[in-house]
Amino acid sequence: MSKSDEILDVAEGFARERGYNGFSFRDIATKVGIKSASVHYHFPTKGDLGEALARRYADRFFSELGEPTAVASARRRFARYVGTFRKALTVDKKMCLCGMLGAEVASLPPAVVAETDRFFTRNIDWLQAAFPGGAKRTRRRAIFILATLEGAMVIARTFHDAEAFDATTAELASAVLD
Amino acid sequence: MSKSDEILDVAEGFARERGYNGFSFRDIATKVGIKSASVHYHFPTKGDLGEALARRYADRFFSELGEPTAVASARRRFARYVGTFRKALTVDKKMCLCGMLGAEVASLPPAVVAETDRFFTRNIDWLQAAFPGGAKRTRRRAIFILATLEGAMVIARTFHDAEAFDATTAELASAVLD
DNA sequence: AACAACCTATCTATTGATAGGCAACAACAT
DNA sequence: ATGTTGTTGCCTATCAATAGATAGGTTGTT
Repeated sequence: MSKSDEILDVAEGFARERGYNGFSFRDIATKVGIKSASVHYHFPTKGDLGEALARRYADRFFSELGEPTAVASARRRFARYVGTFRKALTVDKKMCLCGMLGAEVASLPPAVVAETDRFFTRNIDWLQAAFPGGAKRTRRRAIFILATLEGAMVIARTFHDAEAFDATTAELASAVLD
Repeated sequence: MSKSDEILDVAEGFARERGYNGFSFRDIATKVGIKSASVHYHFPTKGDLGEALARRYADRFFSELGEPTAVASARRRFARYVGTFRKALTVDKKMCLCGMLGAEVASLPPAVVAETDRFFTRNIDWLQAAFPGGAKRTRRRAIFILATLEGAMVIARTFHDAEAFDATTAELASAVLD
C-alpha cells in the first residue's frame, strides 16, 4: 500500500473518531511512522487532506453499496443501505465520516464542505432511485432515511450501544417499507 | 447578566457552530471582551466549561420543552418536541449542542460525555412519557425520533436548507403518529 | 481582613506550514 | 557502460501562531 493511502487510512480513522478539528498532521505522521513534513508532501494543506478523505470515503461507500437497482425488492435495497451504515458503525467502530463532517460543517474549509455536501446528495440520489414514486415525496423520504441513519450513529456511539442503531433502523424500516 | 453567563453564551455559540475542538479559551475571551485567564477563573479547565455548557443546554432545552403531559394529544406533543429542535436550527441557526458533542464523543473529557449521554437519556425519557405504549416498542420509537431529529439537523445545516429538516420531520410525523 | 473578579505576564506543548537537503531511481544522451 | 538530469519521497530544522493552563498582582466590595 502506498504511503499516501496509509496516510488517508490513518487520517480517516482519526477524523471519524475525533472530528476534523480533533487531529493533527503530527498525529497522522506518528501513527504512519513518518514525519509531519512528509504528510504535507502528499497533502499540502489540511483542507487538501480533508477533501481527499471525504472523496475517497464517498467513493468507497458507493462502491460497497452497489447500484440501487442491483437487488430487486425494496426490502432488500433497504437492508443493503442500512447494512452499509451499520458496518461503518460496528466493524470500523466509528462515525460515518461525512456525518461527522456535516456536524462540523461551519468550521471546515470550503472544499471539504463541498465533498460532504456531495456525499449527502449522492445518498439522496441513490435512495430516490432505490425507492421510486412521486418525485417530491420520494425526495422527502430519501432525506428522511439519510438523516435518521446519521443520527442513529451519533446516538449509538454516545451510548456505546449498537442496539440503539438497530432499534432506530427497525422503526425506520416499518415506516418506509410498510 | 453575569460574566459567567456571558462566557457560557459565547462558548455555546462556538461549540454549536464549530464543535468542542473548534474553539479556544482565547476565542471566547476575545468575544466576551476579557482575557483568557479570566475564563479560566470561572471554568478552570476546558472540561469544566464543556460540562457546564452541556448541563445548561440540557436544562434550558427541557425547560423550554415543558412536561410531556402538558399538552393532551400525541400530535401536539410531537409538534412541541419537533418545534424545540427546529427553533435551535432556524432561530439560533446552529446545531443542537449535544448532537455536536455526540458526534465528537470519542474526543471529549469524561464529564462532557456524561452530560451528553444524560441529555439523550432525558430526551428518550420525555418521548417515552409523551408517546406511551408497550415498554420496548416505546423505547425504540423514542430513540428513533431523537436520532432522526439530530440527523436532520446535520443534513439541513450541510445543505444550508431548513426545508431538509422539515421534510424529515414531516415524514417522521406520519411514521410515528399514523 | 477577606473575598471575588478581573488583570498582566508567562509557561510548555502543539498547531499547520515552509525551506532546503539527500538518497533512490528512471530517462536519456554520449 | 557512463555520466547527466530530473523526479519522487522522504528527511532535518525551523517558523509564527495558538493551545490550555498557571502564578501572582490589582481593584473593588463586603
